[in-house]
Amino acid sequence: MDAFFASVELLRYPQLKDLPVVIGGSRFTPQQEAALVQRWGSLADRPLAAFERLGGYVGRGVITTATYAARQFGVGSAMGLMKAARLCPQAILLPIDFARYRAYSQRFKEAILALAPVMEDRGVDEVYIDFTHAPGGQEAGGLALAQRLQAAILAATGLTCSIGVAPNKLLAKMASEFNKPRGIAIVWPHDLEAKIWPLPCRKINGIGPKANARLETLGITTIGQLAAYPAHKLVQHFGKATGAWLHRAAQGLDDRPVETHSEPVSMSRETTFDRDLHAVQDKAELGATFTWLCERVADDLQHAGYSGRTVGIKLRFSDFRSVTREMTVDYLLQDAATIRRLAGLCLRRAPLAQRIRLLGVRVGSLEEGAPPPEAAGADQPVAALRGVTPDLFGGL
DNA sequence: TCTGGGGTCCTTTACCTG
DNA sequence: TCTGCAGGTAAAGGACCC
Repeated sequence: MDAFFASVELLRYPQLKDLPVVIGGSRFTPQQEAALVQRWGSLADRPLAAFERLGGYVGRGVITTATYAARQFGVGSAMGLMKAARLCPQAILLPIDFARYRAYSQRFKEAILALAPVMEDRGVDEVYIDFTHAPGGQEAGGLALAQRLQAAILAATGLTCSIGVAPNKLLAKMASEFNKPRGIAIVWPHDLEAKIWPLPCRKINGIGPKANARLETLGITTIGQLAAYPAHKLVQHFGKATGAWLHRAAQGLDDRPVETHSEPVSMSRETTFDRDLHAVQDKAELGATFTWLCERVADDLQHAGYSGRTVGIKLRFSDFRSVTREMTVDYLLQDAATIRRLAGLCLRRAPLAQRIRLLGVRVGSLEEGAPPPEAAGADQPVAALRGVTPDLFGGL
């Protein structure tokens, strides 16, 4: 036994557990928020009854999470709020409060690090931990340490979590689901046949709806069936890398180490408009948002201390199809003006006949640190193209 | 009737070069 | 000069996760 996986459910709001509550949608607009703060002092002080009912909701958000009382009506994560409003109009809609989740997340991780320092960050509410050298990590198959962790997390956050302990990350992640929301599950290598193979393939972290559908066409629905399927046929259907990975995953094999450190690869900002915008008729609004997104990405880069050499854009159209365009330059950048200029060039190569639902800006090929000073004026690849056509969305 | 935002990673395709 | 091929790389798309 040398790895284990812990998961904390996003803000459980213990006092809400019997009420149909969904959390999601976009944050309030600054104006709405200002009005509410004026009325209640702070959003956190607002009585529950004062929050919106989901019924009649008009907007484009999706549900981030829902209480079990709300799930009984068929609403759940990733569902559109409009649809949820029809299924459960009486549900209470709470806005997302990222600042608060981040604060809890930090306390959660600090509590773990104090007991088990080899930890991999997997987002706000999940981590992998290497039990090998942590005190108590080998006692009773890891049970001793798992119990200590749960107690420490509860003390630090008031939140419960479920923990899976297994020989590797793949199995530990599956084990963590066995006793939700607050249990501990230990999976031994010899448990593979009895506990893992009967599960649907979807339970493997990395098999999503598409891969699952393709497996089903091969008559494979459980992990056991996947394990029994000839490896060379999986390679035929899914390619060399994926085929081999599927085969190994079904045998419960995974040798990825717990990564305690990771460097960001890209930073991006994107936004979905309240209504689909037209490149010509809504040029002003698009241009302003485009520039704003570039400024946000530049801010993010500067605050995190990174610069990059690839700039890209993303468009999603009214029919939900999306396209991306990107370009790589031979110098590092992190300022809004350069990002805006390069993103504008990408935009020229994108089709703009259809109405636009979403606009995004991304900077990739990141390196730590600010660009060297002489790079500030480095715009050779851009200079050649500058002035060819007026920039789309204006505002250059 | 719909489908957020911020990421990572993999596969496919297009293009360049020898 | 044309064609085929192989390898490398950048761009585009898409699957997946939290």
